[in-house]
Amino acid sequence: MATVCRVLSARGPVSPASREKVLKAAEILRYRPNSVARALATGSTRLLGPIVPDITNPFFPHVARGVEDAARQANYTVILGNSDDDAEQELHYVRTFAAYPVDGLILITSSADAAQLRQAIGDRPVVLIDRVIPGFEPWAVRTDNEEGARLVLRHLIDLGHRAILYLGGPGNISSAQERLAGIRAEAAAATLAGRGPIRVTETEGSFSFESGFQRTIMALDADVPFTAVAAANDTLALGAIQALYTRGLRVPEAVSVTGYDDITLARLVSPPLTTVTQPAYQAGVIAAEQLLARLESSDTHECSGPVVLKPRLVVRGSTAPARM
Amino acid sequence: MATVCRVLSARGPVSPASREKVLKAAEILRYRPNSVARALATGSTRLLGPIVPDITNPFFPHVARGVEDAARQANYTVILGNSDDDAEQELHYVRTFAAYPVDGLILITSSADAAQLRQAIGDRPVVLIDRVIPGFEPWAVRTDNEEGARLVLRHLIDLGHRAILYLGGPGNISSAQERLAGIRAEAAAATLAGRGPIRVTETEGSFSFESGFQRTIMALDADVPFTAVAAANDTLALGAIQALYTRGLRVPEAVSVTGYDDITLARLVSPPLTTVTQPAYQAGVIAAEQLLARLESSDTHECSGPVVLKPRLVVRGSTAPARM
DNA sequence: CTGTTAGCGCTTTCAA
DNA sequence: TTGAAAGCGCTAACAG
Repeated sequence: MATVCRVLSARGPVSPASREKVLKAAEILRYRPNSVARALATGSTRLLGPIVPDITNPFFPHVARGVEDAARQANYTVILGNSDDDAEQELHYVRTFAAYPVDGLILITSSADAAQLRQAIGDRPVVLIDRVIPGFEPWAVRTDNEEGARLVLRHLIDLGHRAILYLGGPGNISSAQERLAGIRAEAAAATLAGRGPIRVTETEGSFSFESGFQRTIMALDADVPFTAVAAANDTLALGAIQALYTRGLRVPEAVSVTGYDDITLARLVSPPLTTVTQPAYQAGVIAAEQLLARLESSDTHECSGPVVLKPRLVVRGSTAPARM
Repeated sequence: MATVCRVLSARGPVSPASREKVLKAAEILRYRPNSVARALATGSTRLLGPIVPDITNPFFPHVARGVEDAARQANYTVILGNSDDDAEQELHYVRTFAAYPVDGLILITSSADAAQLRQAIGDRPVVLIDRVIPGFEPWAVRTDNEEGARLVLRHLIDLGHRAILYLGGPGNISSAQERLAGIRAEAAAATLAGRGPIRVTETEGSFSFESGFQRTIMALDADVPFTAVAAANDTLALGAIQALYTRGLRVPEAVSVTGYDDITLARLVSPPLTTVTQPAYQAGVIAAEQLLARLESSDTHECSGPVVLKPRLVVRGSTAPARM
């Protein structure tokens, strides 16, 4: 019995002879060790539990793939949870996963209640991706949203745009806040550099196509002046393009449009979207690797703070010089 | 100990007094039963293991969501596997999940080797979605691909198109074969009904944007006559539209284009794509429900054969009457 | 190098 | 209605 265990987990000393015998018998019996029993005995399930806001949103599957690939490398399996961007449901998943228990959690959180989350998680290690919560631990992988937003606005300003409609994300999500901060910072910087005045009309709302469409229509109806639309994500930008088309405004000839995220779709629409690439897959990989490192090394393994990934501007056909 | 178990699993007789006491203690101690230990004792993990070809492909996440939602309803948790459309990797996941063991498997399979798959699965119940394997059990949820293709071609014929370029999928995938069969059947039927002759130029290739683009360009260069392009999926259709644009042909004024799948993107591009809706989410729900029904009922529960879902034509802006 | 033994944390008879 | 006790299938410490 113990020898079988030693052979199959490749641990401890076994004579070649008995190894052979065990392997042969296992082959004949089609024996597969029961992972549940193993987990109970070892105290480790070798399960990682990433929880994402919405798997049908084109951005998150890439993160999930990153997590999955890194996990499989280390012989871990992944249980994926969908929070629907709902704090309640996220909590449900966190509790389910923590009860299993999974060895570690990876969260793209929709919650703002650090205490409640902390309690549900218990003492299991966790790494946050992208969205951070004040008062929560430093284990996190982020992209520099402020820098990404600045890149976009700088690009538009370089093209001569001075009046810009900004389609922001939900005010309570940290990444949306950071992008807005980036827009403001870059506008201020350009003004200081004598390239101003830059006039940015800010709007706020959900990250959806419909929201982008409606806000653009409303801005047009209100005669808000703009020669470019900067959106806080690609889906919003696509909504804006659709709205502009229905009003007979061509992109990029009449109005330039930029997105954020570089979803697959961004390069396929016409005109292809100028946007910011987020290393989504890589973020998943890094988060999983951080988690695994923490699991493998028994020492407390201090964290040096969040890893910050650099965004990159991708210029495509949806932006053009402003008509003077 | 036993009483605690009875209270927390709401099973067996417990006096209100001890129930209270247990609940209160559990609250104070923040006690959460360990699912692994429970699984070992009961022999059921309450885990369902769907395996999909690629989570980053816009179609499959909807199926996964369906599975997940149905599973959660019944208090099951879902472990998602990604096969990368690779039979080897699919087998790896099947084995991992079977060893856990998950209570049941849901497969959108990329394998063609029924025997090998059967062996890896063992005696765990399984339901196939969409793609079927000859010689494999009848538990399956499918969409009627032949009917869907016929709907598309009938629509084009109704609009007066008689020369059509067909962009087919890979010849070895069952769904692609069925769609091609539908196209042929409908063309034959229309000819018989005196609406012919219908001239369909068939091409075959991968399901990608690039493939759609290239095959359309090649057809144009070869002076293949057509007033409409019918594609075996939406991504191909988008490639075709792109190709037509680069040659100065407007859609739908000069050439009509149809897709298949109704991915989110289909309604967002301009012109919005005429395509066939696949009830992806629903397929996931049904598959999970079939599986759960089989798990809950202990009797062998005979299967009446695959469930076949009906596709639906969605007419949008990418098709218009043929110029005579 | 190998076998014996005592759990892992829960469920489930069975007797009280 | 409750508690005692025997596993579920594996691992890990220990003695041989």
